[in-house]
Amino acid sequence: MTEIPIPAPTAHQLFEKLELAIHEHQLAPGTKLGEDDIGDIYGVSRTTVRAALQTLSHQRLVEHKRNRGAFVAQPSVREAREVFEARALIEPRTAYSAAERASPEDILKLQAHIDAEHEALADGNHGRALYLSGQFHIEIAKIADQQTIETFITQLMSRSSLIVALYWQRRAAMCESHAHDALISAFADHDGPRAEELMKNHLVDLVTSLDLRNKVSAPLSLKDALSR
Amino acid sequence: MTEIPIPAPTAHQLFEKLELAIHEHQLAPGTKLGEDDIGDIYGVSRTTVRAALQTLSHQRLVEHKRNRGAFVAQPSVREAREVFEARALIEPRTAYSAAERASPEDILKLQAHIDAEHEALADGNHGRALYLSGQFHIEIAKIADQQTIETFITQLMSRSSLIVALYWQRRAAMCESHAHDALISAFADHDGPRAEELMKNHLVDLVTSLDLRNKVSAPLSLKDALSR
DNA sequence: GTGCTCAAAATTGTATACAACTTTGGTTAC
DNA sequence: GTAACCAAAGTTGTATACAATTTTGAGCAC
Repeated sequence: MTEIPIPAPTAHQLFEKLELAIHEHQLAPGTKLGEDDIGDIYGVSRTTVRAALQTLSHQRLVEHKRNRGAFVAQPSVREAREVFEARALIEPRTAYSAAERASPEDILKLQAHIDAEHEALADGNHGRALYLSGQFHIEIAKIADQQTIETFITQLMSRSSLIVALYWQRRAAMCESHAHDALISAFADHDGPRAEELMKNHLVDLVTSLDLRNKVSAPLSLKDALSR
Repeated sequence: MTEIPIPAPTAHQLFEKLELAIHEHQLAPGTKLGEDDIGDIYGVSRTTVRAALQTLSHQRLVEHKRNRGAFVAQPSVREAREVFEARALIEPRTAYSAAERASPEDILKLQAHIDAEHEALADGNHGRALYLSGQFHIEIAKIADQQTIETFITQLMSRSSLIVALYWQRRAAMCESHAHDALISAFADHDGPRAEELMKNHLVDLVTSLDLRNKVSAPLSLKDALSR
């Protein structure tokens, strides 16, 4: 059997791999991300790993503990509340703008997102379904054509993904909701006020489905988590 | 004359130096930030410079042009509009919360900020006055006790600083306004609605004092800008 | 068994070296 | 005079090396 050399990922590609692994809950909050360990797994030097980890750290997906190393971030209960308060402040208005601007192509794109989400669910890939449902919110910001707001929402979705991993007790609940379908309908009607209200309620539903008392995370070792 | 060796800055210290230099308009938008140049000036290696530039890049204070190098960011007119739209979405509500929560110590802190701002103005240090007036907005987010929102506002202030450098035709105008004094008064009265309204108007005033038609920047060379 | 000491291991931060890729400017052919 | 081409310089991205700091753990005293 001939070994086909896998090209080493660039720093940015490594960042994207790790980001996705965190978003899809392959890497649980609290998992240690040793620079040497990651370098060995992906065949890159610590320089490359450090660049990727720094980017993840800026996005607050990983936390650096002084002289202990990098870990997948574990948002506190307080941070969890703040993230959803911020989303409640920003996203309804964004949905309003998106509803006013949405083109037929935009609607189709959103629908495709939902379809992919359902497909992942059918495959039992809950992590991916969760990731896609987050992307749905980012797509809305794109439709609103507000790049600055979009970067904020992207950051909030990243944090939300970690929060869900830590505090979500009943994972099935979210995906069963048809809040996203209702939003699409409002977009199709260009009904800004309705989209705003739907988004507001959707976020309230999300918060109330969290249990901010208990953490339910179970950090795995790095290589166990990445070898699937 | 004995040379006293200046300790080389750490990557994070270098980042802070450059961040401040940009915020205070020592480094104009468009200034090229060569890795070797900065390394020579501060006596550090490219590794350290790259780490600092990556952080600045993530904050969108610098832009990396492919194989051309790093430059102090030049927000486009579109970005300028978006930044102030985002501020209009976030800051009034934050001011409302801050007014409800402000303690007497908070008020004193804000007052001290304004005093320092006036002092800088009296010294003719417009760059520093502008920086301090930005910090005032961040202090409000701190009082509102919303760390997530605070990071967003911090990012928006960074961008605003660049926008002011590029599009502000009459620099004196802002600093003469007493909008910040009025806000403090509303905070002292714990008058949330008034604070929200004042902030809203303050932001409108800021936008209208911009001239989004012309860029008024004049990038200097790096070492000229930093040797003052 | 508990607590202290010290050495070994681990980890970070930074410097240096090097290869690949662009851009640039000058030279040459036409 | 113009266009193509090639070489040189500049720049980036990554690997490796090394010093400094901190954690860890084993051994020992009590």
